[in-house]
Amino acid sequence: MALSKQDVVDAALGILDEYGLADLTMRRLADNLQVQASALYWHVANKQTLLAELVRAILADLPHPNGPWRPGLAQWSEQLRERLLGHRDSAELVSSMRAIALAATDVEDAPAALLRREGMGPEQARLAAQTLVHLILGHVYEEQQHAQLAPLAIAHARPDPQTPQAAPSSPDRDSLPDHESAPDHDFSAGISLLLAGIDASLREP
Amino acid sequence: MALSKQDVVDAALGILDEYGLADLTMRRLADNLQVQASALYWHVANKQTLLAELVRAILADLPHPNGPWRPGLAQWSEQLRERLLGHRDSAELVSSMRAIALAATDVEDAPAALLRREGMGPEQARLAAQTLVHLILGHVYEEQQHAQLAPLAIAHARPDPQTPQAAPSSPDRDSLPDHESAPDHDFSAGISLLLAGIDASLREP
DNA sequence: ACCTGAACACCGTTCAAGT
DNA sequence: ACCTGAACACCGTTCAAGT
Repeated sequence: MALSKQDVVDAALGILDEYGLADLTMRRLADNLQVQASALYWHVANKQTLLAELVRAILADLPHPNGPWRPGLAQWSEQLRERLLGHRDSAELVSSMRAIALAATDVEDAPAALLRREGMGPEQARLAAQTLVHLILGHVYEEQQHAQLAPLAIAHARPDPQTPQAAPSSPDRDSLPDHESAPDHDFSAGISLLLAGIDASLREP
Repeated sequence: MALSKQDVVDAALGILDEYGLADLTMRRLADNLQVQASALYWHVANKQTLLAELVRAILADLPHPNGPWRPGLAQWSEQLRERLLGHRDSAELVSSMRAIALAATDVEDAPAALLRREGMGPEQARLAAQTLVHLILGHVYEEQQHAQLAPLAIAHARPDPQTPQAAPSSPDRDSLPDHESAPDHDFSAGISLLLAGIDASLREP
Protein backbone atom coordinates (compact mmCIF):
# COMPACT_ATOMS: atom_id res chain seq x y z
CA MET A 1 0.00 0.00 0.00
CA ALA A 2 1.06 3.55 -0.69
CA LEU A 3 2.32 5.76 2.07
CA SER A 4 -0.02 8.32 3.60
CA LYS A 5 0.93 11.62 5.14
CA GLN A 6 -0.23 10.26 8.48
CA ASP A 7 2.21 7.36 8.14
CA VAL A 8 5.02 9.86 7.71
CA VAL A 9 3.95 11.88 10.74
CA ASP A 10 3.56 8.74 12.86
CA ALA A 11 6.97 7.40 11.90
CA ALA A 12 8.52 10.79 12.61
CA LEU A 13 6.98 10.83 16.07
CA GLY A 14 8.39 7.37 16.63
CA ILE A 15 11.91 8.45 15.75
CA LEU A 16 11.53 11.58 17.87
CA ASP A 17 10.56 9.55 20.91
CA GLU A 18 13.22 6.90 20.48
CA TYR A 19 16.23 8.92 19.28
CA GLY A 20 15.43 12.59 19.84
CA LEU A 21 15.08 15.66 17.65
CA ALA A 22 18.72 15.71 16.50
CA ASP A 23 18.38 12.24 15.00
CA LEU A 24 15.09 12.95 13.30
CA THR A 25 16.35 13.37 9.74
CA MET A 26 14.48 13.01 6.49
CA ARG A 27 16.83 10.26 5.39
CA ARG A 28 16.48 8.26 8.58
CA LEU A 29 12.73 8.72 8.42
CA ALA A 30 12.70 7.46 4.85
CA ASP A 31 14.78 4.41 5.78
CA ASN A 32 12.34 3.72 8.57
CA LEU A 33 9.45 3.75 6.08
CA GLN A 34 11.48 1.70 3.58
CA VAL A 35 11.36 4.37 0.96
CA GLN A 36 13.79 6.82 -0.66
CA ALA A 37 14.24 10.17 1.09
CA SER A 38 12.94 11.98 -1.97
CA ALA A 39 9.65 10.10 -1.68
CA LEU A 40 8.85 11.97 1.51
CA TYR A 41 8.57 15.19 -0.47
CA TRP A 42 5.48 13.88 -2.18
CA HIS A 43 3.69 13.79 1.18
CA VAL A 44 5.28 16.77 2.89
CA ALA A 45 6.49 20.09 1.53
CA ASN A 46 9.69 20.12 3.58
CA LYS A 47 11.09 19.23 6.96
CA GLN A 48 9.88 22.44 8.55
CA THR A 49 6.22 21.74 7.81
CA LEU A 50 6.65 18.14 8.90
CA LEU A 51 7.91 19.39 12.26
CA ALA A 52 4.90 21.71 12.45
CA GLU A 53 2.67 18.68 11.92
CA LEU A 54 4.43 16.92 14.76
CA VAL A 55 3.66 19.85 17.03
CA ARG A 56 0.04 19.72 15.94
CA ALA A 57 -0.06 16.01 16.72
CA ILE A 58 1.58 16.43 20.11
CA LEU A 59 -0.79 19.20 21.16
CA ALA A 60 -3.93 17.79 19.52
CA ASP A 61 -7.11 17.75 21.60
CA LEU A 62 -5.47 19.24 24.62
CA PRO A 63 -8.25 19.46 27.21
CA HIS A 64 -9.60 22.95 27.87
CA PRO A 65 -9.20 24.30 31.38
CA ASN A 66 -12.45 24.61 33.28
CA GLY A 67 -13.99 25.08 36.68
CA PRO A 68 -12.70 27.71 39.11
CA TRP A 69 -9.90 29.46 37.27
CA ARG A 70 -7.07 28.92 39.72
CA PRO A 71 -7.17 25.16 40.17
CA GLY A 72 -8.38 24.96 36.58
CA LEU A 73 -5.26 26.64 35.23
CA ALA A 74 -3.02 24.71 37.63
CA GLN A 75 -4.44 21.43 36.39
CA TRP A 76 -4.32 22.51 32.75
CA SER A 77 -0.64 23.36 33.20
CA GLU A 78 0.04 19.92 34.60
CA GLN A 79 -1.79 18.36 31.68
CA LEU A 80 0.21 20.33 29.15
CA ARG A 81 3.40 19.33 30.93
CA GLU A 82 2.36 15.68 30.86
CA ARG A 83 1.57 15.92 27.18
CA LEU A 84 4.98 17.41 26.50
CA LEU A 85 6.81 14.86 28.63
CA GLY A 86 5.17 12.18 26.50
CA HIS A 87 7.47 13.05 23.58
CA ARG A 88 11.20 13.48 23.73
CA ASP A 89 12.48 17.02 23.04
CA SER A 90 8.91 18.20 22.60
CA ALA A 91 9.41 21.48 24.48
CA GLU A 92 12.33 22.40 22.24
CA LEU A 93 10.32 21.42 19.19
CA VAL A 94 7.22 23.33 20.22
CA SER A 95 9.24 26.39 21.23
CA SER A 96 10.98 26.46 17.88
CA MET A 97 7.66 26.24 16.02
CA ARG A 98 5.67 28.81 17.98
CA ALA A 99 6.00 31.37 15.19
CA ILE A 100 4.69 29.05 12.46
CA ALA A 101 1.00 29.55 11.88
CA LEU A 102 0.26 25.81 11.53
CA ALA A 103 1.56 24.94 14.91
CA ALA A 104 1.57 26.06 18.50
CA THR A 105 0.49 29.66 18.19
CA ASP A 106 -2.87 29.10 19.76
CA VAL A 107 -2.08 26.96 22.79
CA GLU A 108 -2.79 29.96 24.99
CA ASP A 109 -6.27 30.56 23.58
CA ALA A 110 -7.98 28.16 25.97
CA PRO A 111 -6.48 29.51 29.19
CA ALA A 112 -7.06 33.06 27.93
CA ALA A 113 -10.73 32.26 27.36
CA LEU A 114 -11.07 30.94 30.90
CA LEU A 115 -9.60 34.14 32.31
CA ARG A 116 -11.94 36.24 30.17
CA ARG A 117 -14.88 34.40 31.67
CA GLU A 118 -13.50 35.50 35.02
CA GLY A 119 -13.93 39.11 33.97
CA MET A 120 -10.41 39.79 32.84
CA GLY A 121 -9.88 42.16 29.92
CA PRO A 122 -8.93 40.57 26.59
CA GLU A 123 -5.42 42.00 26.54
CA GLN A 124 -4.72 41.06 30.16
CA ALA A 125 -6.11 37.57 29.59
CA ARG A 126 -4.00 37.05 26.46
CA LEU A 127 -0.93 38.27 28.30
CA ALA A 128 -1.48 36.11 31.38
CA ALA A 129 -2.11 33.02 29.25
CA GLN A 130 0.94 33.66 27.10
CA THR A 131 3.06 34.12 30.19
CA LEU A 132 1.76 30.84 31.57
CA VAL A 133 2.69 29.02 28.36
CA HIS A 134 6.17 30.52 28.36
CA LEU A 135 6.64 29.25 31.90
CA ILE A 136 5.47 25.75 31.09
CA LEU A 137 7.60 25.48 27.97
CA GLY A 138 10.64 26.90 29.73
CA HIS A 139 10.35 24.52 32.61
CA VAL A 140 9.77 21.39 30.53
CA TYR A 141 12.52 22.39 28.10
CA GLU A 142 14.98 22.41 30.97
CA GLU A 143 13.50 19.25 32.43
CA GLN A 144 13.93 17.39 29.15
CA GLN A 145 17.47 18.68 28.70
CA HIS A 146 18.48 17.34 32.09
CA ALA A 147 16.85 14.03 31.26
CA GLN A 148 19.13 13.75 28.21
CA LEU A 149 22.13 14.75 30.26
CA ALA A 150 21.56 12.35 33.14
CA PRO A 151 22.46 9.16 31.21
CA LEU A 152 25.58 10.89 29.89
CA ALA A 153 26.65 11.85 33.40
CA ILE A 154 26.26 8.26 34.50
CA ALA A 155 28.24 6.98 31.53
CA HIS A 156 31.02 9.51 32.15
CA ALA A 157 31.15 8.99 35.89
CA ARG A 158 34.09 6.77 36.81
CA PRO A 159 32.23 3.65 37.84
CA ASP A 160 33.26 2.27 41.21
CA PRO A 161 33.05 -1.53 41.18
CA GLN A 162 32.96 -1.63 44.99
CA THR A 163 29.78 0.41 45.36
CA PRO A 164 27.55 -0.54 42.45
CA GLN A 165 25.68 2.32 40.77
CA ALA A 166 22.10 2.86 41.92
CA ALA A 167 19.22 3.41 39.54
CA PRO A 168 19.56 6.62 37.46
CA SER A 169 17.28 8.69 39.67
CA SER A 170 14.88 8.03 42.52
CA PRO A 171 13.94 4.32 42.50
CA ASP A 172 10.19 4.82 42.09
CA ARG A 173 10.64 6.99 39.00
CA ASP A 174 11.16 3.95 36.80
CA SER A 175 8.28 1.96 38.19
CA LEU A 176 5.77 4.49 36.92
CA PRO A 177 3.46 3.38 34.11
CA ASP A 178 4.33 4.34 30.54
CA HIS A 179 4.47 8.09 29.93
CA GLU A 180 3.08 8.86 33.36
CA SER A 181 5.60 11.29 34.76
CA ALA A 182 6.38 12.04 38.34
CA PRO A 183 4.82 15.20 39.72
CA ASP A 184 7.41 17.94 39.94
CA HIS A 185 7.20 20.26 42.91
CA ASP A 186 9.32 22.92 41.23
CA PHE A 187 6.91 22.96 38.33
CA SER A 188 3.71 23.31 40.33
CA ALA A 189 5.34 25.83 42.67
CA GLY A 190 6.52 27.97 39.74
CA ILE A 191 3.06 27.87 38.23
CA SER A 192 1.52 28.76 41.60
CA LEU A 193 3.76 31.79 41.81
CA LEU A 194 2.43 33.10 38.51
CA LEU A 195 -1.16 32.20 39.40
CA ALA A 196 -0.81 34.24 42.58
CA GLY A 197 0.25 37.18 40.45
CA ILE A 198 -2.68 36.68 38.13
CA ASP A 199 -4.93 36.54 41.17
CA ALA A 200 -3.61 39.88 42.37
CA SER A 201 -4.14 41.45 38.95
CA LEU A 202 -7.70 40.04 38.86
CA ARG A 203 -8.61 41.69 42.14
CA GLU A 204 -7.22 45.14 41.38
CA PRO A 205 -7.26 45.65 37.61
CA MET B 1 49.53 36.01 13.28
CA ALA B 2 48.06 32.79 14.60
CA LEU B 3 44.41 32.52 15.46
CA SER B 4 43.34 32.73 19.08
CA LYS B 5 40.33 31.12 20.66
CA GLN B 6 38.92 34.58 21.23
CA ASP B 7 39.17 35.29 17.50
CA VAL B 8 37.07 32.21 16.85
CA VAL B 9 34.45 33.22 19.40
CA ASP B 10 34.31 36.77 18.07
CA ALA B 11 33.91 35.67 14.49
CA ALA B 12 31.21 33.22 15.52
CA LEU B 13 29.31 36.00 17.27
CA GLY B 14 29.61 38.06 14.11
CA ILE B 15 28.08 35.35 11.96
CA LEU B 16 25.36 34.75 14.53
CA ASP B 17 24.37 38.40 14.49
CA GLU B 18 24.47 38.80 10.74
CA TYR B 19 23.07 35.48 9.50
CA GLY B 20 21.52 33.70 12.50
CA LEU B 21 22.10 30.44 14.31
CA ALA B 22 21.16 28.19 11.38
CA ASP B 23 23.91 29.72 9.24
CA LEU B 24 26.55 29.53 11.93
CA THR B 25 28.45 26.49 10.65
CA MET B 26 32.02 25.47 11.36
CA ARG B 27 32.83 25.64 7.65
CA ARG B 28 31.40 29.11 7.20
CA LEU B 29 33.18 30.25 10.33
CA ALA B 30 36.44 28.86 9.00
CA ASP B 31 35.95 30.62 5.66
CA ASN B 32 35.32 33.82 7.54
CA LEU B 33 38.62 33.42 9.37
CA GLN B 34 40.39 32.39 6.15
CA VAL B 35 41.35 29.03 7.48
CA GLN B 36 40.37 25.39 6.90
CA ALA B 37 37.44 24.08 8.93
CA SER B 38 39.68 21.50 10.56
CA ALA B 39 41.86 24.28 11.95
CA LEU B 40 39.04 25.36 14.24
CA TYR B 41 39.37 22.11 16.16
CA TRP B 42 42.74 23.17 17.42
CA HIS B 43 41.09 26.06 19.26
CA VAL B 44 37.78 24.51 20.19
CA ALA B 45 36.84 20.94 21.12
CA ASN B 46 33.69 20.91 19.00
CA LYS B 47 30.76 23.05 17.91
CA GLN B 48 28.82 22.40 21.10
CA THR B 49 31.49 23.91 23.35
CA LEU B 50 31.94 26.81 20.95
CA LEU B 51 28.23 27.56 21.31
CA ALA B 52 28.61 27.38 25.07
CA GLU B 53 31.38 29.97 24.82
CA LEU B 54 29.05 32.20 22.82
CA VAL B 55 26.48 31.97 25.59
CA ARG B 56 29.16 32.87 28.11
CA ALA B 57 30.15 35.86 25.99
CA ILE B 58 26.56 37.03 25.52
CA LEU B 59 25.79 36.83 29.24
CA ALA B 60 29.17 38.04 30.51
CA ASP B 61 29.16 40.66 33.25
CA LEU B 62 25.42 40.88 33.39
CA PRO B 63 24.72 43.50 36.08
CA HIS B 64 23.44 42.15 39.40
CA PRO B 65 20.00 43.28 40.47
CA ASN B 66 20.02 45.60 43.47
CA GLY B 67 17.98 48.05 45.47
CA PRO B 68 14.40 47.27 46.49
CA TRP B 69 13.71 43.82 45.15
CA ARG B 70 10.66 44.52 43.05
CA PRO B 71 11.90 47.36 40.85
CA GLY B 72 15.34 45.73 41.10
CA LEU B 73 14.14 42.49 39.52
CA ALA B 74 12.00 44.36 37.00
CA GLN B 75 15.01 46.35 35.86
CA TRP B 76 17.27 43.31 35.85
CA SER B 77 14.76 41.50 33.64
CA GLU B 78 14.79 44.37 31.18
CA GLN B 79 18.57 44.34 31.16
CA LEU B 80 18.70 40.63 30.46
CA ARG B 81 16.18 41.10 27.67
CA GLU B 82 18.26 43.92 26.17
CA ARG B 83 21.37 41.77 26.34
CA LEU B 84 19.58 38.95 24.55
CA LEU B 85 18.11 41.23 21.90
CA GLY B 86 21.66 42.36 21.16
CA HIS B 87 22.40 39.02 19.46
CA ARG B 88 20.27 37.27 16.90
CA ASP B 89 18.69 33.97 18.01
CA SER B 90 20.30 34.37 21.42
CA ALA B 91 17.27 33.19 23.38
CA GLU B 92 17.15 29.97 21.36
CA LEU B 93 20.89 29.55 21.80
CA VAL B 94 20.85 30.21 25.54
CA SER B 95 17.81 27.97 26.05
CA SER B 96 19.49 25.11 24.24
CA MET B 97 22.65 25.47 26.33
CA ARG B 98 21.06 25.79 29.77
CA ALA B 99 21.98 22.22 30.68
CA ILE B 100 25.68 22.59 29.78
CA ALA B 101 27.75 23.37 32.83
CA LEU B 102 29.90 25.96 31.04
CA ALA B 103 27.04 28.11 30.03
CA ALA B 104 23.84 29.63 31.30
CA THR B 105 23.13 27.48 34.31
CA ASP B 106 23.82 30.24 36.79
CA VAL B 107 21.96 33.20 35.32
CA GLU B 108 19.39 32.89 38.08
CA ASP B 109 21.93 33.04 40.92
CA ALA B 110 21.95 36.83 41.11
CA PRO B 111 18.17 37.33 41.32
CA ALA B 112 17.96 34.41 43.76
CA ALA B 113 20.55 36.10 45.98
CA LEU B 114 18.56 39.33 45.98
CA LEU B 115 15.42 37.48 47.09
CA ARG B 116 17.33 35.71 49.85
CA ARG B 117 18.42 39.07 51.19
CA GLU B 118 14.72 39.88 51.35
CA GLY B 119 14.26 36.99 53.75
CA MET B 120 13.09 34.38 51.28
CA GLY B 121 14.08 30.77 51.90
CA PRO B 122 16.83 29.36 49.66
CA GLU B 123 14.53 26.94 47.85
CA GLN B 124 11.82 29.52 47.31
CA ALA B 125 14.37 32.06 46.09
CA ARG B 126 15.93 29.60 43.66
CA LEU B 127 12.50 28.66 42.37
CA ALA B 128 11.32 32.24 41.92
CA ALA B 129 14.53 33.22 40.14
CA GLN B 130 14.40 30.20 37.87
CA THR B 131 10.79 30.96 37.02
CA LEU B 132 11.74 34.53 36.20
CA VAL B 133 14.49 33.35 33.85
CA HIS B 134 12.15 30.92 32.11
CA LEU B 135 9.75 33.76 31.53
CA ILE B 136 12.38 36.07 30.10
CA LEU B 137 13.84 33.43 27.80
CA GLY B 138 10.41 32.34 26.64
CA HIS B 139 9.33 35.84 25.84
CA VAL B 140 12.49 36.86 24.00
CA TYR B 141 12.59 33.54 22.13
CA GLU B 142 9.17 34.32 20.70
CA GLU B 143 10.08 37.94 20.10
CA GLN B 144 13.15 36.94 18.09
CA GLN B 145 11.23 34.35 16.12
CA HIS B 146 8.68 36.93 15.05
CA ALA B 147 11.48 39.29 14.12
CA GLN B 148 12.81 36.66 11.71
CA LEU B 149 9.34 36.04 10.35
CA ALA B 150 8.41 39.66 9.73
CA PRO B 151 10.77 40.20 6.75
CA LEU B 152 9.51 36.96 5.21
CA ALA B 153 5.91 38.10 5.53
CA ILE B 154 6.79 41.32 3.76
CA ALA B 155 8.60 39.46 0.99
CA HIS B 156 5.69 37.07 0.51
CA ALA B 157 3.03 39.75 0.63
CA ARG B 158 1.90 40.57 -2.91
CA PRO B 159 3.33 44.09 -3.23
CA ASP B 160 0.81 46.63 -4.44
CA PRO B 161 2.53 49.23 -6.64
CA GLN B 162 -0.32 51.72 -6.10
CA THR B 163 0.07 51.92 -2.33
CA PRO B 164 3.77 51.71 -1.62
CA GLN B 165 4.77 49.53 1.34
CA ALA B 166 5.42 51.35 4.58
CA ALA B 167 8.46 50.74 6.73
CA PRO B 168 8.61 47.17 8.12
CA SER B 169 7.28 48.09 11.55
CA SER B 170 6.57 51.27 13.44
CA PRO B 171 8.59 54.13 11.90
CA ASP B 172 10.49 55.08 15.04
CA ARG B 173 11.70 51.50 15.61
CA ASP B 174 14.44 51.91 13.03
CA SER B 175 15.63 55.26 14.30
CA LEU B 176 16.70 53.78 17.61
CA PRO B 177 20.44 53.69 18.32
CA ASP B 178 22.32 50.44 17.71
CA HIS B 179 21.08 47.52 19.76
CA GLU B 180 18.82 49.75 21.85
CA SER B 181 15.50 47.98 21.61
CA ALA B 182 12.05 49.36 22.02
CA PRO B 183 10.46 48.75 25.41
CA ASP B 184 7.87 46.00 25.15
CA HIS B 185 4.76 46.38 27.22
CA ASP B 186 3.89 42.70 26.98
CA PHE B 187 7.27 41.84 28.41
CA SER B 188 7.18 44.18 31.38
CA ALA B 189 3.55 43.30 32.05
CA GLY B 190 4.31 39.59 32.04
CA ILE B 191 7.23 40.11 34.40
CA SER B 192 5.04 42.26 36.66
CA LEU B 193 2.52 39.45 36.88
CA LEU B 194 5.17 37.09 38.19
CA LEU B 195 6.63 39.71 40.51
CA ALA B 196 3.16 40.21 42.03
CA GLY B 197 3.06 36.48 42.70
CA ILE B 198 6.51 36.58 44.28
CA ASP B 199 5.36 39.48 46.39
CA ALA B 200 2.40 37.47 47.65
CA SER B 201 4.64 34.52 48.50
CA LEU B 202 7.05 36.85 50.32
CA ARG B 203 4.29 38.18 52.56
CA GLU B 204 2.77 34.84 53.52
CA PRO B 205 5.47 32.16 53.29
C1' DA C 1 -0.60 9.25 -8.08
C1' DC C 2 3.38 7.77 -6.01
C1' DC C 3 8.12 6.55 -5.96
C1' DT C 4 13.24 5.79 -7.58
C1' DG C 5 17.92 7.28 -8.74
C1' DA C 6 21.03 10.42 -9.19
C1' DA C 7 22.66 14.60 -8.30
C1' DC C 8 23.66 19.28 -5.88
C1' DA C 9 25.28 21.86 -2.37
C1' DC C 10 26.07 21.35 1.85
C1' DC C 11 27.22 19.52 7.13
C1' DG C 12 30.63 18.19 11.75
C1' DT C 13 34.63 15.81 12.75
C1' DT C 14 39.09 13.11 12.39
C1' DC C 15 43.70 12.55 11.32
C1' DA C 16 48.03 12.08 9.07
C1' DA C 17 51.05 15.24 7.35
C1' DG C 18 53.22 19.58 6.86
C1' DT C 19 55.64 23.98 8.84
C1' DA D 1 52.14 25.08 18.27
C1' DC D 2 49.20 25.69 14.65
C1' DC D 3 47.35 24.61 10.27
C1' DT D 4 46.37 21.99 5.60
C1' DG D 5 44.34 18.34 2.75
C1' DA D 6 41.85 14.68 2.27
C1' DA D 7 38.64 11.80 3.76
C1' DC D 8 34.35 9.81 6.31
C1' DA D 9 29.79 9.63 7.23
C1' DC D 10 26.38 12.28 6.98
C1' DC D 11 22.55 16.30 5.78
C1' DG D 12 17.88 18.67 3.06
C1' DT D 13 16.11 19.22 -1.33
C1' DT D 14 15.27 18.94 -6.49
C1' DC D 15 14.03 16.72 -10.54
C1' DA D 16 13.83 13.85 -14.48
C1' DA D 17 12.35 9.43 -15.09
C1' DG D 18 9.89 5.33 -14.12
C1' DT D 19 5.36 2.62 -12.92
